[in-house]
Amino acid sequence: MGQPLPIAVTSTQASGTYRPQAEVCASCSVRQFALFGALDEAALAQIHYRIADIRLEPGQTLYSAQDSGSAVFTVRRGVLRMERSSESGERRILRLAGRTDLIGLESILHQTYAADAVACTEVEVCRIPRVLIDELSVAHPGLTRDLMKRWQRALDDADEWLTELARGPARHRMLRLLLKLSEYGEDDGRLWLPTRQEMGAMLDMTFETASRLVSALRREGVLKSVDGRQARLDMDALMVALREDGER
Amino acid sequence: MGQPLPIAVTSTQASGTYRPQAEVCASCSVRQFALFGALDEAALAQIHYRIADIRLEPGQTLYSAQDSGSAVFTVRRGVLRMERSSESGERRILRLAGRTDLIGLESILHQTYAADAVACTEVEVCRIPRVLIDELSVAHPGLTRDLMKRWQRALDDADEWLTELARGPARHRMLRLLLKLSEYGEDDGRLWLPTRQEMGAMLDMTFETASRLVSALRREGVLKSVDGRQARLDMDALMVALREDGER
DNA sequence: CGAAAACTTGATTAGCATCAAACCAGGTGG
DNA sequence: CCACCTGGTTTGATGCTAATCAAGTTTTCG
Repeated sequence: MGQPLPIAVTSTQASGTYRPQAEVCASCSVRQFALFGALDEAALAQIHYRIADIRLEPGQTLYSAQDSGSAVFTVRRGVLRMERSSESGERRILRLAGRTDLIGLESILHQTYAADAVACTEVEVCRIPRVLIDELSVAHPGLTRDLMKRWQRALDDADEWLTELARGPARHRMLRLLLKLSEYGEDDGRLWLPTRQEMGAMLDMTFETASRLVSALRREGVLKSVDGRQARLDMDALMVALREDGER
Repeated sequence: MGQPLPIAVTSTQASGTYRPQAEVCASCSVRQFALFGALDEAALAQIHYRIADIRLEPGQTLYSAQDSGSAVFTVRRGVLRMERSSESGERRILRLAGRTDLIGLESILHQTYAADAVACTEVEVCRIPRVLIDELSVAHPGLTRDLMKRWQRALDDADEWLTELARGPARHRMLRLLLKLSEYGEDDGRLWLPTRQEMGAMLDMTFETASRLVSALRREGVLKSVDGRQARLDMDALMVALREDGER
């Protein structure tokens, strides 16, 4: 498993639809949340041709840790996992990135990427070159503050992941994960479920334990109509379950 | 345990020595690593009177999560723990801050602090008001980039903590913690050891388990001359031990 | 000196990893 | 079309690891 398609990124330009990028940007569904939300139409018109949209299939790698990247990415659709290998070689998923998230910030500082970014679902992202950020930040001083807020948001996510998903009994971690996944769900209540392997890498447990827990929660009615990768979540039941195990 | 002294921060101005702040700044031992390393003497002369130095005893709180702080802090001496309560009320230590670290960055964005900052040892920090940062960043454009690097460093720390200290068997986590603590050790090889409670909150284990592991490592010679809160670390033995348990 | 806090150690139990087997879906090629 | 394979999933049996409960010891501090 992992990266069956080594040059996923460049291959994607081919798989995208060929609408003019101007139109894509103007109608972008995440623009008001995205980095350039603050820019006006005129400014946007100047830059859209330098922004590429990229499409990834599940399992494809957007970038790898240690790559000397020269772009940040706005996620327009789907979920990516940010993962990293420990010094002893075990993979660990650090956090997830979804719609409106901006990833690869470290490239702005001319640093190599700190983690792998791998698509968990079908994904669409916008590639924003570093040099474009550099140029824009001269004319639009508010941009640097926006960027700082992005960094802080990433840090908050990391802290939350550590406090909620990396401690306590396995069942409790799984319940917290489901709560987190509900943030990335479709509007119609359908929920993306990671593979059991991915769950294990997120929660530091074996995939067997993850599988057992998912099965148990399905029996309890917290998860409904599970078809492997997708499910429906009973929020009330979830909250009850979370309250019931009052911690170790 | 926790915060026996609720107004630790304000009480500290009294306990500081009363050297003129100009002198304190000019001779500051961490200046070349700190936020204002880039500023010249002249610029420094303009601002030092607005920087307070604060001294904390072990257990004192510098700031608490949700406080609407208006300052960042440079750590000049000692170690602080950044900690946070999970939604179910359990405390978890997210990371440590030591010499040259800059903490409380979120206050620059007019956000409340994201975690408690509590002194683990005797601590000396410089309090840098937010408004000072605002003013300086106009005259010194390089400052904002410095700040971004600080954010990225914090994020890297968080990711490393998650990959190295929050997964695998208890013994392995303890070994990794000792390795991390060696970064905060004195130059003479003496090492600060957290309380067993703190170790537990860092590594997500009970203090009994932490105690057993410390005892075992002392018997194995990885830790020497342990007197509760301080010890000496045999680096070679540590590296051997780390290599030996090749992960679960 | 006495009380409280931190630490250590032991006995028992619960929770999760490990090993192993079977099951299912989707794709491939005969 | 079906036999086959492969990768993900489920479930069971067993053993180890770390939590829990319980003393007992050392250190700290008033």
